[in-house]
Amino acid sequence: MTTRWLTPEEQRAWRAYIAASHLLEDAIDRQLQQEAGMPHVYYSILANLSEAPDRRLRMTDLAERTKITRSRLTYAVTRLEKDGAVRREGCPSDKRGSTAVLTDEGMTLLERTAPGHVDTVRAALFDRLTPEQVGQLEEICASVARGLEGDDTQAPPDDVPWLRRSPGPCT
Amino acid sequence: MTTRWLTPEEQRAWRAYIAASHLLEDAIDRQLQQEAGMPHVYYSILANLSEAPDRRLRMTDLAERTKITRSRLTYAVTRLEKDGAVRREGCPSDKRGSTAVLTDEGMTLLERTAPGHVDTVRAALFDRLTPEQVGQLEEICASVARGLEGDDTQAPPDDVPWLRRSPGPCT
DNA sequence: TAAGTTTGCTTCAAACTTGAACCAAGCGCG
DNA sequence: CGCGCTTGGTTCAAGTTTGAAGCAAACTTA
Repeated sequence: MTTRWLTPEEQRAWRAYIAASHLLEDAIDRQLQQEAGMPHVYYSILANLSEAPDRRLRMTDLAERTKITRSRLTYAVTRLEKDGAVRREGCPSDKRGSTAVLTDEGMTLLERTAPGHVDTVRAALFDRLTPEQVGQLEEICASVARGLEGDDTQAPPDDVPWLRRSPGPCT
Repeated sequence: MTTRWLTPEEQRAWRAYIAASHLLEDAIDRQLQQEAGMPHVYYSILANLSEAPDRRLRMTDLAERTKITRSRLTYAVTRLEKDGAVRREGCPSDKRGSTAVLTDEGMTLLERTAPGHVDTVRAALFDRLTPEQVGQLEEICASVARGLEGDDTQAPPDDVPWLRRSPGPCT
């Protein structure tokens, strides 16, 4: 089968996407590096931990939520541990396992820096979109993510209690 | 002013976006690393050169188009030069300047690997979206990019002759 | 025309990411 | 049990990215 090239519309969308995602990640990384002294991924790790029950998560679980590789996570957690934002604990039930725990210090850091981060995300993204566009973006991204995640068919969990409370440093 | 947190809709959109963009970049990077032996950014550099008149672009210009920093580009071009895909040429009119030129070898590499790349982009993204969604995605991303680019007000150039011909390794 | 500034690009060290290799610890089963 | 296989995590070397600093050519202006 000969290649189905991108249509002009698709090309425009693709180029726009590449540009936007680079610019957005750069802006967010810069801002967080300034205010929190860490790149966006690291911040996300803390944010994910802060939402987990008991502020703790197994490494693999955390890697899946943040969509990063386990080895990347190992490195990141080691760094965050040095910073005092995270602590590692062994898993009693499975001695291979290791659990990352958000420390109080980490939580404080998160609370201190969340407002600035949200402001940045707002300024760069949401304040520029109509409510319909926000919905469209979610649809599109969810669809793509579903396609790229291992199992294309599993529905997302729609009742995660500790995710229900709305405001928080959850970005 | 107290922080305007993200609304639940915005949070969902943001999470979906983070997930999708990570997964997408990873998938594309993996595929291109396999087939072309280089990450996506490097491929984009080649693709951008291939579309430029005479297949050559000043470093700064190239950096702007690909949305990466100049130092990142310097590193990348050095590597691509070692691979033989790109050649550097001094700029006669401005002796500080340096121009990256896509070699025939680079062009061949691009032509050989473009189909696989497009397939990946299609499978991961466009084949999962309706035509309306493609349009929405473009709108959204263009809006975000406009906001993050230096000048918020300048219209995008809508007649770039060497961009008009549609199919090609332009991703 | 000689400072002083800006622009174009590179360099450097430190931080980060990648993927493959590795090491236990759990698991399945003859 | 005890042998293989899988799973959870880490490690290592090689590659990449970052941001600040550096360098030289071009511009500006007194």
